[in-house]
Amino acid sequence: MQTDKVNIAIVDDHTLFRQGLAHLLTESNEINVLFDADNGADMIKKLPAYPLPDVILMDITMPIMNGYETTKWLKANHPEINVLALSMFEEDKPIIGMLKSGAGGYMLKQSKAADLVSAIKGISAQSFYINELVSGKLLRNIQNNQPVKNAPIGLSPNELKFLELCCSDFTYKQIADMMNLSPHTIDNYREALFQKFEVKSRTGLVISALKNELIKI
Amino acid sequence: MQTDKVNIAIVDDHTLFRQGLAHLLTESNEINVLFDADNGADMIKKLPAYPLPDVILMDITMPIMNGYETTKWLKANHPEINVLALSMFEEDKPIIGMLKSGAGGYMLKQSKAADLVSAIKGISAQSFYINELVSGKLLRNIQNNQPVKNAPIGLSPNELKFLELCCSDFTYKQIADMMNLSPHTIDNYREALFQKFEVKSRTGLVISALKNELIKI
DNA sequence: ATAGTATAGGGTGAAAACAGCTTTTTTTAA
DNA sequence: TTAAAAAAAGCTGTTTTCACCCTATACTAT
Repeated sequence: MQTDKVNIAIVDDHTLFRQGLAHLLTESNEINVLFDADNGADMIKKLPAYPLPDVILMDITMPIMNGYETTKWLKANHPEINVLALSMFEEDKPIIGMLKSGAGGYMLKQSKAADLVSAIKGISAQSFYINELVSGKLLRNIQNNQPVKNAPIGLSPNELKFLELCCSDFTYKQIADMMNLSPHTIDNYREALFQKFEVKSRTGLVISALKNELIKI
Repeated sequence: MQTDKVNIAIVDDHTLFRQGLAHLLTESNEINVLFDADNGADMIKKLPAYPLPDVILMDITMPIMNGYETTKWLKANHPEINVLALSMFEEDKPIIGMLKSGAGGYMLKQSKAADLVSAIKGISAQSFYINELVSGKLLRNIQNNQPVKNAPIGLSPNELKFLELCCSDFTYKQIADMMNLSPHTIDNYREALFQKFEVKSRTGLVISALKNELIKI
């Protein structure tokens, strides 16, 4: 039955790839390719002429209007359409970029047809499809806000560590526990840093440290 | 062979659960439980007395030093140890929170033993283990984090001004004078902002405001 | 009219941060 | 090997911050 099939569109500037893929997917009998487009602008033009697709396969590098822009436009104007990024690149940046733009999944062009079909069906049902390629990068992205240890200016390693831990919700008592030191020793560090930075409060200390680029957040 | 086993530690404040789990995992013949601890501070105390674990199973809610703090401490002091969060909660907040703190995976306490074993082995080999529970939340987090940064928490003009003045050495009393308001009113702003930013101290507030690019220094 | 909401102000007690100074331990170098 | 220096820990206060209770306007929207 027609309505059981997943309706999709393909946006990619490589005509041969696009049309070959359309045939391949149509043969699976589970996918119905409504239309294809050369780039984002072309897609926007063609969209009103067809039923709304369930899923759009989206290339990244395209002339005129690329995959990031097109995905953002879709999320703004047709948030119910699921975007599956389809690209040659395995690097972090395009993957994270497309997901941030609103894509619900990311597949490599070198994938097997069967895998692509199951990704399309998955994203159509759950509005996202996470594979091994994507999951690790997602996790690393979310964790990427750790301070970098570069220690100039007259700060001892412990003072610097203390300074980093200061940029948080932790109390001095907690910081003392974390550094395996007595709160009194922590107090010595605090006094020393207050003098060195000429401040009178922990907040002032944090601001100064950030201005001096001693720590990053 | 002993060296083929994955060495782990268990940090959880429920003694019976902890010890039951230790037995269960030991029986699998693939896991070696080095030690267990009642909370983060206890773990930090016990850590030097044993070989470094490959994986630490980490509860979230614990007295004295909770799972978030403990995981952050581990990432700061022993980044080579993989943390697998083990919790009863299925909500977004603890999951994202533990992953942000540095956990490489998240399992529910109601999981099957075999699944936990494979998660431990997986995280030990790849330093992360993403299951269905986590993947969707990760993606939603990365996509929802953009609007959070661009159109953030609704702040009144006064709250924003207060926030700016907070990023300094001034006391709240001084800030109250500067804004020609009673210290009690300033206190209301502080409480409101602490809630909105989910922090417990002025320092945490400043850091959050900077991360959200609400203020510049 | 009135319930809701945002804003301003008030008070108290506890916890944390801050200040200044002393003592012990560890490290380093004369 | 011993004296000086640095790091760590201790002690005793004061001030600031934090948490939680409350009242009173004033401006909305139903």
